[in-house]
Amino acid sequence: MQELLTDFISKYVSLTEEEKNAITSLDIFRSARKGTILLEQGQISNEGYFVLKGCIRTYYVIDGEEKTTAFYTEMEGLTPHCVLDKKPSEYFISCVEDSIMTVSNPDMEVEIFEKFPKFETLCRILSEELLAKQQINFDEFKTSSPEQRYLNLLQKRPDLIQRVPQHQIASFLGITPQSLSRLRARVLANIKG
Amino acid sequence: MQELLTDFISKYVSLTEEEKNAITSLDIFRSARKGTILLEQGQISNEGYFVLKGCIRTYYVIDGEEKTTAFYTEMEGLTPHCVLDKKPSEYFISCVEDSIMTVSNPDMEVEIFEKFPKFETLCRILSEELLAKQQINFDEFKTSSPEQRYLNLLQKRPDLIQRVPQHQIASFLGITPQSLSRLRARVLANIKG
DNA sequence: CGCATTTCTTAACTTAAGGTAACGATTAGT
DNA sequence: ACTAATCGTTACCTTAAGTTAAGAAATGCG
Repeated sequence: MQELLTDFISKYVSLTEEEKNAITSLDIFRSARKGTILLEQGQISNEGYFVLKGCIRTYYVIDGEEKTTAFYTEMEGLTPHCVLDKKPSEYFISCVEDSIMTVSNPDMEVEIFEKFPKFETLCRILSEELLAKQQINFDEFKTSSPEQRYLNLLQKRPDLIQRVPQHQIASFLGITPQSLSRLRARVLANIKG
Repeated sequence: MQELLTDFISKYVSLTEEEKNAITSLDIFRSARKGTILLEQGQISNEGYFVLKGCIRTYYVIDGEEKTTAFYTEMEGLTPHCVLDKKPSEYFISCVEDSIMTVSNPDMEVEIFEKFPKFETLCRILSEELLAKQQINFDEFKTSSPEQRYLNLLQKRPDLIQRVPQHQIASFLGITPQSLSRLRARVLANIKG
């Protein structure tokens, strides 16, 4: 499992054996079963997650309804907003599947960054890249219809549609489950007809 | 103008006189008139921008129509995606108003980060915060209707609605200018009635 | 100042999404 | 294996957004 992580990191910065050991000695690996809630709305936490295997999601509960807004799968990570602003979380985080992830916190990071500045560079680069990608994602969302967004997701993340319940995909696409169901039927009919 | 920048930075990390001088000696300030195009679709650039005064926007041209997806005003910055992936830009960047900004590039950053690691920490923190904020923004977008999004914008960025043409606000809200116009009339009628 | 362009509004029509509800299908738990 | 809960589909009606088009208002420029 550690290897997955060090391999991923090696794509961005080269690691000495010492640095690899520093990582694996941190004891940051955690596994959690499908359905496990990692963070609750209203809760303050300082844990950041990086998914090695499996899938986690963030969701809000609005008028008693779950609204899933993001999925994180292999080699994707998130630092919940509440970790940064130290206020109660607006959203939940839970496991869509049995998952293995790393868990970090700001204190740990400071400590590591002091010993190995390289890791801070890594984190900066990852955040900057993610920010730019995220912006493009958002742009695409704004400039397309629900149907286009669904077709787009089919292309870019076909795995998600397989591994995640459809009503969670629906709110991820910004629509209701019923609309997604209809939309899918429409798309299918158009292909056939 | 330099003071605006150093004051902003000082909110995140404390700066020595030497560091302040390092910044101001970089000669990174640029001003541009309303309508100036800073980056064109298809162009490769390595400039990042940080707005000190004024407003810039990113937009796509889709089927001959401009789709504005983001605005950056005082103390907001962006690194275009093309800077990071070195591929032609998907979007344009232009000035909504006469603007003053700093212009940076990756080489400069590396140089500065080596001399003053503090600045790398600053950039990391800013990116991480921005990423989390951006995600919440996106979440709100997905979980609300166009009307809610408009009302939300009125609350959070009342200045934007004043300083930016309405058809640009419309695509920023993910709708057509006609829809925004109708929606506004509806909202107004509801307040009165 | 007046003409051209851009921007905003309005309206009529079309299309699709939201809301509600009912009913299978699938899944999970005992 | 059976029951309960969750999940997906379908249908009906309502509401609002997209489309197209026209014209009014504001802005920019010579």
